[in-house]
Amino acid sequence: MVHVRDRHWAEEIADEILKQGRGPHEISTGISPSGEIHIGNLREVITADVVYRVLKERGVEVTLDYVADNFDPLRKVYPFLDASVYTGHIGKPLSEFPCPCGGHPSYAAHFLEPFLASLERLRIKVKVHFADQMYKSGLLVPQIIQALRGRDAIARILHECTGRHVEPEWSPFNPICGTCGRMTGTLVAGFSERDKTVDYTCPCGGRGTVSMRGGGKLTWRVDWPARWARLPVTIEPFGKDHATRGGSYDTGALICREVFKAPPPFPVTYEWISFKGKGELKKSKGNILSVHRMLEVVPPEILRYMIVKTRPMRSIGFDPGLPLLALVDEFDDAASRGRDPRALQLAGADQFTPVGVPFRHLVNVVQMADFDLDQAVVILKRNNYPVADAAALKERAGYAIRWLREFAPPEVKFSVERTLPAAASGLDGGQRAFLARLASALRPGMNGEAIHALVYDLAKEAGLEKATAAFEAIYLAFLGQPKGPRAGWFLAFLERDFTIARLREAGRAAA
RNA sequence: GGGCCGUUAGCUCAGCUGGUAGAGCAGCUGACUCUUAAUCAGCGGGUCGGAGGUUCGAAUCCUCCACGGCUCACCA
Repeated sequence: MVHVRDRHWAEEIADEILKQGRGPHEISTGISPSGEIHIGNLREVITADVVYRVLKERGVEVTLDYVADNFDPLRKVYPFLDASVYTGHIGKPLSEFPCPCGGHPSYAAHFLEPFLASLERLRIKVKVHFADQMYKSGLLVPQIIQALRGRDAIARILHECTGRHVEPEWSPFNPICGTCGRMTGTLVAGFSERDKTVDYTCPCGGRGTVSMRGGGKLTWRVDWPARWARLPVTIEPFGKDHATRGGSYDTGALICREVFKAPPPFPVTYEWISFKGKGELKKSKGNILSVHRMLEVVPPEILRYMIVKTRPMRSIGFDPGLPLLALVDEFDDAASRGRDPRALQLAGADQFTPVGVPFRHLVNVVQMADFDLDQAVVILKRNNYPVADAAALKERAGYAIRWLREFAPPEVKFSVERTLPAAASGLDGGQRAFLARLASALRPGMNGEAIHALVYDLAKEAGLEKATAAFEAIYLAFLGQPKGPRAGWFLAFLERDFTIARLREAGRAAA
C-alpha cells in the first residue's frame, strides 16, 4: 500500500484555526532587524504565508502582516559592528541611530530594506507595520495604559509562569531617556492617563517626562500581546524559543487575556533552520546567511519549497554547498514528475519556468563559457539542449555563477588555463602520444559526441589501458587538474586553434 | 531540570485518521567505445531505537525507558 500524503501541514493548521472561528483572521509575523535577516527567520514569514494562502483558498477573510520591530533597543555590539561607533548606541531603539553603511535612514532600515525586497521576490505580500510608527502614532497608547495599570497583574503572571520575581520598581514600560537616548535601565516614576505621559529616571542621571506616543516601548513580553490585542492578531507563528512552557507565548497569552482583555492568537511554532556544517544561525554571533544573499544563489521558489515541504516543527538542515544542488534537483525532479504537487503549488512553483537544463550541468556550462551567459546559451544549443526561453535560462545560469562564487566546493570548480599548466609535465608517454594524436584528429565541425567517441578510439590506439588516463591527460593539459567537465563537449566548445596548439604542446615528449 | 522534535534500507528521508514497509542517492548486474553525482534496464537490501499495553491486526494509538538534536531557565 502506497501512502501518499494528501494533507499538507498547512491544511491541518487551517483546519484547527477554522475550528476556532471563521475570521476575519490576521496572521502576524515579526522579526527584529538587529542584524541581517537570515534564512532561519525566513521560515517565519514563509510559514505564515503558506497558512495565509491556504486560508485564502478556502475563502476565509485573512490578512498577512509583518511587524518590523525596529523600536527594539540594540542589545550589544554584534561582531559585525564597529565597536567604537556602536557601543554608544547600545540601549537605543534600532530606528533611532545610524546604519553601518550610511545609506539608510536608520540602523533598522539598513537590514530591513533588503529583507523586504526579498519578500517581494518570494512572492510574499505582507502589510508592513513599523514598530516605531506603531508607537509614535499613538496606536498602542490604550495598551500602554492598560499595561501600566495592570503592572501588578503582569508581575503576578510573570511570576506564576516563570518563577521570576520582578523588582519593586519594575514596569512593563521602558521610557526612552531624553538625555542619553537609551531605554535600558530607565525607571518609571509615574504616569498620567490624561496627558498620556510617563515620568522616568535614568541611570545616566537624566529624568523627565515622555509621551506614550513614541516616548518608550513596552517590554518584550508585554509588547507582543499588546500587538495581538491591538491589531488584532488571530494567528501568530513563532520560533520554538518562544514556545517553551513559561515562555513568552505562555505569558503573552495570559497577559493578552487578563490585561488587554483580548483572546490570544492561534500559535504556530516552528523549528529553526540550522546551517549545516557551519554551526547554527545566530545573528548575535555574526554567523548568518542573509535571505538577500541566499536569493542570489537559489531561485525563490526553491527556497520556498525547502520550507514548505517540511512540517514547521521539524528541523531543517541547510547546507549551501553541494547539497544545495540536490535541493535544486529535487525541486526540478518533483516539478517535472508531478511529485509532491501540493508543496510545489504552495511554493509558488506554478509560475516557475522550467529551463530544461539540470542545474548541476549549468554549473559546468557557465564555467566552460568563462561566466559569459551568452556563450553559455551557445554551448547549450550546440549540445542540443532545448533553449526555449533564453532569458529564463540565463537567469538560472546567473544563479549557477553566483553559487560557484559563493558556495561551491573546490572539486566542482575549474577554469581553462591560458598557458600549459605545470601539472601537465607529469603526463606519461602514453598520455602524450594520445594528446598528439588527438591534435591531429580533430576536424572542424566535430561536435561533442564525435570528439567524445574520438577520445576512446585514440586512447586505445595510443596504448592507454583505460580511457580514464586519456581523460586525465586532457584535463591536466587544459585545466591543470585531473578531472573536469565532459571532455568531448568541453573540447568542442574551446576555440579549435587554441585546442590543437595546447594538445600539441602538452603532447610533446618530456625533455 | 523544564519544553519540543527526532530515532524506518549504507546515506537523506517519506509513510503516523492502524491492514505483514517505500522513494532518491549509494551498492551490485547488464547495455551504450561513455567520467565529470552521465543515460537506460534490472537486482539485492530494513527484528521500522528498546520494553510493555490496546487490538483479529501496530512503523502507525497509549505507557515507560534509552540515545541524539535543539530550546528555555538573564534579556528580548
